Amino acid sequence: MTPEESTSAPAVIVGLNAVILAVTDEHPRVLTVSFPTGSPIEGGGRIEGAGGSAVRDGLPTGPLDPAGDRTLELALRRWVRAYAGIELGYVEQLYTFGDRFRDPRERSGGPRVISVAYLALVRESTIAGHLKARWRGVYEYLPWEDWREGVPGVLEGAIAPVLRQWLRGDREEAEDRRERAGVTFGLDGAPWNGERVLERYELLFETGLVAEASRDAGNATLRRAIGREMAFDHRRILATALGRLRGKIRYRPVVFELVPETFTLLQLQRTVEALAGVRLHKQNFRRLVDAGGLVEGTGLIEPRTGGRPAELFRFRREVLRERQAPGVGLPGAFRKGVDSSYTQS
Amino acid sequence: MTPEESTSAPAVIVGLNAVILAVTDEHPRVLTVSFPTGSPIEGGGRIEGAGGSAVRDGLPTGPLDPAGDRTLELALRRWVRAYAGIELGYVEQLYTFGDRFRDPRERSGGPRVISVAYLALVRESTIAGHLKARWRGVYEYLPWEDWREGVPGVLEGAIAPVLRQWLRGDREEAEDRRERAGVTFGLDGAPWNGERVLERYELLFETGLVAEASRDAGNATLRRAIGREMAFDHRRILATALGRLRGKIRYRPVVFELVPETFTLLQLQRTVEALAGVRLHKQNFRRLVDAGGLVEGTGLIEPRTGGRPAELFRFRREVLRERQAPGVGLPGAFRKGVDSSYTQS
DNA sequence: CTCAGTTATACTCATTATGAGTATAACGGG
DNA sequence: CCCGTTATACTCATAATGAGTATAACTGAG
Repeated sequence: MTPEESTSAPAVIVGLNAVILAVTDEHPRVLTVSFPTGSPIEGGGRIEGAGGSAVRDGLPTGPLDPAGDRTLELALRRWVRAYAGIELGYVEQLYTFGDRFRDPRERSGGPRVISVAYLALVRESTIAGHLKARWRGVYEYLPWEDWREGVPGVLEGAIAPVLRQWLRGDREEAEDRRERAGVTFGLDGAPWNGERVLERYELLFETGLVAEASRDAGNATLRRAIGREMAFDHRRILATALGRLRGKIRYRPVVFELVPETFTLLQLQRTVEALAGVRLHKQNFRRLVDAGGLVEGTGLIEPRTGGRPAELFRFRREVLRERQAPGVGLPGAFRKGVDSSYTQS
Repeated sequence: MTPEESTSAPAVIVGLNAVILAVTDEHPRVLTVSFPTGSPIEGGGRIEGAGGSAVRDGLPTGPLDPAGDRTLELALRRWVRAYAGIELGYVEQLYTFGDRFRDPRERSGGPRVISVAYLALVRESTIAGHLKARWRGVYEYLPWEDWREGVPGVLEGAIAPVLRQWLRGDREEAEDRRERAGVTFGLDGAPWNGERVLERYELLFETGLVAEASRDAGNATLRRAIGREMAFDHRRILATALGRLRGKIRYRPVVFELVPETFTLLQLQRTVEALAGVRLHKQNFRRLVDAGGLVEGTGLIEPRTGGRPAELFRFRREVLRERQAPGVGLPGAFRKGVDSSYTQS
């Protein structure tokens, strides 16, 4: 009854998934590879990339060498270095995905596949197309998460109507569904919480609004395929990563993993906005990071701003010792939560 | 190079670990089982408990049934129900531990053991000794984490001196070490951050201040065994759990998983204090949860308080829809961090 | 019955953080 | 030299936090 006993265990395979993120041109990007969609063998996608005709995007996936790799994280760094030529900096374990049939070949007798997913952040400059791996916009996959230009069209147009119908669909669970829709999507005047990315994706999955839902036999029929599809459960993993990063940015100085050594404050702000998916108040952002001790001026000037030249700043490491939770404080730190009125029905 | 390919994989075993926490008598408790320490086969501890002579505490550990269990979490719930008779309520995945040799039998050819650890919270009332499982105080294992009665003696007495020596031990890394000691233990006037439980445990491990350090061949000699030892890397898992819970309590109403349906505000406060390891300001705590909409009065009175009778409150679910991050806000929410002057050398 | 000890609960006040502006500076391009 | 654009310095109202003061309502000792 313990792993220490069951030496003659059934087939389980442990894999590693990497969500490698960068921000370029004010867009968050994720490193993807292509997986052939040939059935019944669905997967196969190696990091070297596409094979046959129909392909599907997916996350780089690698093995654990049980005999060689000292730790899971080192295993990840090893094969990302070997196959994508990227030396990862910031790496953090995300979540372990182990649902049955997450690899469709399990249905036809394949082994159970457990995947330990990691989040890695790389700098703009590291972005160099390599082999068959390709950078893609995170919001291509999760378009309802980008509020920088206002309420995402797909939210009002496609998601909200279906959710409202779903609310009324079940008499008994009506209250639970109302609460869930409110909390995750801010329906009915509840606040939109940028961090609940995973919960939103899962609700869309359940209500048949993402293509992945139709691949799962038992699930409701597909109403609409919102956002770009991914192989396996990789979009779920991506959603987990974005949600985690949005949360972390508030209380840990992780943004600095994504910008160059020195940067203007607007560059930094745009990077945060890209991840958070919302626009920030410029003067307050400056006050937060400058007076808050997160950055320090270098005295150097970046002249090509399109307007008045800006000072270049750098991350101030000492803040780690000075403050408990140094982060950039997204809107909503006020307890009362903003009113997202897009759904006031 | 992907899990999808390596069907003929080497031996990897996936286990599940449960950190089951409750708070009784104002002390956080963890459910433990006994593992025999017989070498060279170190482990073996089943949930039914102790075997031979020398035993070591550990966390309940169970298997994943690759063919039967639909999800990892359901697998966990299943065997905790089956072997400990506890029906888990709140469950959350913690972290996946996969370092080589975390099961010492790997050194003698045993399979690589990957453990997915979960955090579960149960109510006071659920605590009923069952089989050989036993509740133990969390701070027996991590005594430096409890600041409710002031600075823990072991910090000033045993830890700080060794850390100061460690600081000076290496010329080249001096600055890194200073930063690390400051951030994790609040040395030299840096603030103490209650959430960095894991980082503290790992620093103690590296400096040879916990018994587990001496079990690892390559590590420094044991200077002192602070806190109660655990089997395998279970104390590291426990530290992960406490740190995660302390963080979560700030922005999610998880405390309510640990108290009865109705409770007095002091009961609630003591529960939070037990987890956070610090004392809170009573009037402000009341304001936070009451005016903050986290709780609502029931009108009922609890007469046996030892003083004036208190009103019984209940969790107010609606807060989930109203606020973005409903939590109890531990001290240090102020950005400037408190000054922990215990180490002003 | 009174008083000390204990817990509950209502308020006050200073400080800090946040959200939203106003005002001015400094560049490039017509 | 005027305009659009970005940078940067301040102001102001409101909310959240930290630390008290002041009462209220019980128990038990004497």
